Amino acid sequence: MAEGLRERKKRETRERISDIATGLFLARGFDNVTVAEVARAADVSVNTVFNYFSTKEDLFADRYDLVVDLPQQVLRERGPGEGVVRAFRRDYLGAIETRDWRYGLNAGNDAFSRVINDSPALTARLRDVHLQREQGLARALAGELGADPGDLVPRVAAAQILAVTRILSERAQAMTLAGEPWERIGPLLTAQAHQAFDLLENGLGDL
Amino acid sequence: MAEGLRERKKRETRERISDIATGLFLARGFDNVTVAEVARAADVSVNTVFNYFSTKEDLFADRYDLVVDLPQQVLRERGPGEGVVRAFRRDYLGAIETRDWRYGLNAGNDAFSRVINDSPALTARLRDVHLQREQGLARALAGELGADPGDLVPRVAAAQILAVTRILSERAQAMTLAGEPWERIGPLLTAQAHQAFDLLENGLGDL
DNA sequence: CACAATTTTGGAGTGACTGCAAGTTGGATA
DNA sequence: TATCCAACTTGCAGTCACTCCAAAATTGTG
Repeated sequence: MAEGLRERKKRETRERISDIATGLFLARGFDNVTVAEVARAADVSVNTVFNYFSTKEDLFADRYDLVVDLPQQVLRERGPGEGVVRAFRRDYLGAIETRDWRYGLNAGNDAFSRVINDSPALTARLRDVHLQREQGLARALAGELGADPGDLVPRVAAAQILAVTRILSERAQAMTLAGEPWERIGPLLTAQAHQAFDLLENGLGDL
Repeated sequence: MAEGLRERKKRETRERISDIATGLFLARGFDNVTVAEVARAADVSVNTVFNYFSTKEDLFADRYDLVVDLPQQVLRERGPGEGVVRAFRRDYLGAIETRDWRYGLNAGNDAFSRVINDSPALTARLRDVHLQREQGLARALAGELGADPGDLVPRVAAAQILAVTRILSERAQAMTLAGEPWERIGPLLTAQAHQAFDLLENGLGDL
């Protein structure tokens, strides 16, 4: 049997809680919704909520593992002979075209980002996710390059690559919040992405 | 008059609370000390503690503004004609020699780092400080380079420079926690610092 | 059907933090 | 010096995230 009744119910309950919580947060803001309210809306006890999610933030972060793994995917799926930085440049440019949500944040203006932005707890969480991303990418890079354990090249490279994507997304979000329409943001972001990745490839030597 | 009785008392109270709190945290760990205990030990009410410090973490972070400003100092005080990355390399190598505490953390093994390390709240705080550092350095760099507002070169450069120092300090701490004596860490860290700063200067182009 | 394992629940804490109203104290003014 | 205002401190009551525990309720098994 693939999944007994017990397991199915657990999964359903978990999803119901997470969905309802996310809905409430989107509607009214993370800090304006109590766990008790989520529990009531999901028709379970507060204790049950904490049985499934160990913190309130986890209620909103249910798919962050995907985000954490993203850079490793880019690395893994790059073309044969394609350089690492090249791959990230290509992927990021593609993400701009498709307004992909996975890079740090989506277009910036939507409800999701707003919820995160005005909750200190959630932004802290986001920084945490970013660190995990760095460390994950560093491990993957180390494997890819056959580096010694203890070699800090992969670690530094991971940090610098993700610093670029992080800052680009930060910019995109700032522009969106400033009211710029996406038609203006897109091209500008593309130009800045090229600039940033150039910097990444060539180094800061001549500063 | 430079400072009335009122102001002096305020300053004294603030310092007393902070000192006593830090002492308690060092002795027993951040999470094992309640604000109520700090208040009692400092002979004030809990409310007074929160009058001076808006969160419990602030009780332990009383001089983080220094840490935030550090990179800007390095930038400001670099020699005439000295490149930006050069200056940071020099400063960091010097910091290794003197086991300077300002770079992220001190040698790693002391009570301070341990307190931070086993408190999630404090490590989150530290990440926050690092972000502020980045943003501060980015501003300073933008001024120094006469960059347009909106130019992302200073922002990226700041992130990459501080990524290097952050990772080096992270390494130092990891080695210390692994029981390595400083005599072994120092030289290794110096070598790794050169490697990392070389990477920073020359870019990741050939990855 | 009964028994065991797992989940759910209620209830009673703890601890950070807030808001308010009532003291208390320092300093300026009459 | 007496007085009064503003700032500071305190106690109290409350909110909310989160924990621990023991008593139901539910589900899978023999």
